[in-house]
Amino acid sequence: MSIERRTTKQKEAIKAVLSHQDGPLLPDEIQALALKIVPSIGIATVYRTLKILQDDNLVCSVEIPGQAPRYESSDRGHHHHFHCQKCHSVFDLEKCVEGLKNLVPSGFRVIDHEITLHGLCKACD
Amino acid sequence: MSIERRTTKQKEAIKAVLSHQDGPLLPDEIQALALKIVPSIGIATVYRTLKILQDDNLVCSVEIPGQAPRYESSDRGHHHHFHCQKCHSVFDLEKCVEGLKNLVPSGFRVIDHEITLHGLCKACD
DNA sequence: ATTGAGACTGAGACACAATCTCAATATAGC
DNA sequence: GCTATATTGAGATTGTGTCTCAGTCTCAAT
Ligand SMILES: [Mn+2]
Ligand SMILES: [Mn+2]
Ligand SMILES: [Zn+2]
Ligand SMILES: [Zn+2]
Repeated sequence: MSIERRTTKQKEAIKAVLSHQDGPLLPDEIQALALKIVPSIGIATVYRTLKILQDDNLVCSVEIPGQAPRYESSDRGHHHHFHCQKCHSVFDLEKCVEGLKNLVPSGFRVIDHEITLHGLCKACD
Repeated sequence: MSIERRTTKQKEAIKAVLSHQDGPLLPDEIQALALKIVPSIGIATVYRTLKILQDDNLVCSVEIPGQAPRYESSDRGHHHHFHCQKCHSVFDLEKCVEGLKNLVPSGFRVIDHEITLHGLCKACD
């Protein structure tokens, strides 16, 4: 069984920050925005809370190779990301693709997947 | 124009290690295997050389979220990976999927992509 | 074969993200 | 309010990767 969870101003602030955002954020960006809601929040608390929210499936991490992980609210549902190689913006993608299970040999069970597209965004192309 | 490149025992050892392997390796695994070929090779040289080989398109990095980047020879060609959530092995996948370009809005140019599947491998399921 | 410019090396210092420690604090059930 | 304990924040610590720099190695020119 999991440990007892308590409601804290810090955790609520982080959830509020992420729910108002439309792109994934870095931990220090989350800390900076949360500080506008709560008087103080340490970076260790940000990392701890993000891990808890991930365990509770309230937050997802978005990892672009070569860059630090970013975090976004999981109420956006399943989606993927486009990374601009020039301006390094990260965009949400709407759809998903079919046939991913066909990539795998028999005997392997696919539970999750992630897709990241790289290229040039509308502004940079 | 790019910088002049020289042939060194260390770089050749790393290339040899990666070409004989059938899965992506961590930097310290690469160092350990390279030490069987050359009398000494520092970890800084491993990182430096991997970066050079990536720039020269001889090596690709494989990044599983939450884990340190691994490296593999790019002579395996374009492919993707399956990550077992139990034993954390990483398997090469043969095929790719169609229709990735349809995921992006018009005006965006897709240059590259990566796909990682997560689940249970044949041995763990 | 010798030379020399400069690419390369390895050890250790350094930088950074992320985790751990622990005393102080806040929460929730009573 | 009181208590048990989950949570916090500052600082120490870890882990991964980069930087520095004096010494070495490579290779084209001689
Ligand atoms: Mn997103
Ligand atoms: Mn591979
Ligand atoms: Zn862009
Ligand atoms: Zn497995």
